[in-house]
Amino acid sequence: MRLGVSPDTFPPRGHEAKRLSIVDAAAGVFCREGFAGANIDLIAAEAGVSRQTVYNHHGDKEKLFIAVVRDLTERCNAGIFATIATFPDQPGNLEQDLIGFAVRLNQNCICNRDGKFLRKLIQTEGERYPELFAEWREQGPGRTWPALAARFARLAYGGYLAIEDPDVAARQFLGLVNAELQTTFMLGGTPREDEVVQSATNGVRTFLRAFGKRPAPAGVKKQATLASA
Amino acid sequence: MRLGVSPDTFPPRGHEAKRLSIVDAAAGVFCREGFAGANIDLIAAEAGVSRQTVYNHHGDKEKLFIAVVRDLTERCNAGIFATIATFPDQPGNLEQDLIGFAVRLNQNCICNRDGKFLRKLIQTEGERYPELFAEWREQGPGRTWPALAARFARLAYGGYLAIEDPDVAARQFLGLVNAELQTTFMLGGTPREDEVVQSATNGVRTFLRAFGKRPAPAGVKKQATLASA
DNA sequence: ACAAATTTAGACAGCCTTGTCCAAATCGTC
DNA sequence: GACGATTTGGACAAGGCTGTCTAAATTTGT
Repeated sequence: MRLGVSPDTFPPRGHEAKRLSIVDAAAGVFCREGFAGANIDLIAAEAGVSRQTVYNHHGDKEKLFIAVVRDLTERCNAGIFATIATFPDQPGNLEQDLIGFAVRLNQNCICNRDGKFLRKLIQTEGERYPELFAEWREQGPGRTWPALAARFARLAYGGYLAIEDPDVAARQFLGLVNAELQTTFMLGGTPREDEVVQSATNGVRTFLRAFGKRPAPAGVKKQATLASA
Repeated sequence: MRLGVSPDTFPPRGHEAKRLSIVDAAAGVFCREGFAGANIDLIAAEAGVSRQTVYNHHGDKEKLFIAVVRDLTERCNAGIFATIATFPDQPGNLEQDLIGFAVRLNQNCICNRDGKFLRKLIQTEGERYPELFAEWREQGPGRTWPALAARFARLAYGGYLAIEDPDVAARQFLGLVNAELQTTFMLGGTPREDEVVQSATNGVRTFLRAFGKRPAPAGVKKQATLASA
């Protein structure tokens, strides 16, 4: 094991800074080692903090774990909603716009540090903390998926897509644009950017083969940009 | 011969039977508790065997873990290949046949005990044993995905599908038919049969909207059933 | 039924981990 | 510079786990 704490050696200044540093370090260690294998001494070392400080801030290991999951869920959700806000409601080039959106979603929410950690914690410890992860499920997929579905519904209403069930379309969209990244995700790896772009491109093309309409939507006049929210 | 293995309380008879029983019990415990949290005493108890016998058979915890992964990989692969052998090469009703195939694949290989366990072990411990899981990757996805792609290529060659890249199509097929099961898989759950059927049905419909051709393939005469393997 | 191989239960050492306690050092703020 | 709050590091008890060892019991093959 590397006890030579290279990256986080500078003692964080301030009370709140220490708290954050602890939660951050704990996220990494819990992910690498699992809850049972995680070592409070190691977390303290990686946080640049003494063990006692960890206990001062979080009480015990389980409370620390819960704080980590809450934190990650919150940050990931924020990222996902921010990215959904960039969904192409009035696309210029629908294919390019959807590909760009899919790539942003992957890079900013799924492949980044928080996304990777949260995913792994859910996979590894989800069964042990039913209520905690039920909460994640409600706050996470339970809110983001409908939000995404609403965007697809809007595209359909605007005549850009021919979909019957926006919820199904949203889930299939995600399934398609991630189709080529599954093995990498499984093993906890981070796909290279070109792999993300490749998978998104292939996924969006197939999505549009299934649900796309001709470029000029029939019977629906392009309205002036009134509502944008 | 009472093989009454209901909860796992009856001591298994015979040398090989014990070995299998140990690996089986270990799979369950490793999955529930993770490698670090897994307890040899508990594994022995669930296998209906004394702790010393576990050590006699497998040496130490890490060797036992490796044996578990090897075992699961082997059994899962066998199941996947057996299921791929039921792929509809000469479909009567393409949609129904593909849905049936997707459901079989899910029920026999992904949602069953072995599949669930192997998936979880890869997710949780994959990073800790790079060579072991590299082996899985070669033996698993590295062999099954091309096999599935070959079946899609055959359907395309037979005029049933319009796909350019069979490998991409195979991955997207899997992504689509599992699109609605992702959250359940994440949390380690087992989807109900009707959920599997639902997801497969929606997935196959979208797949065929993207890649399907008219029911009567043009320019390709239906040949007598010669090769079926 | 007998001999060899295997299994069992229990004890045991060695190690690691969590969580607590405390006195000294440090920090932040006035 | 001084004071209160926070942090530090080290010691510590209690408990858990792995892996080994033993002698007795059991199973297996013949």
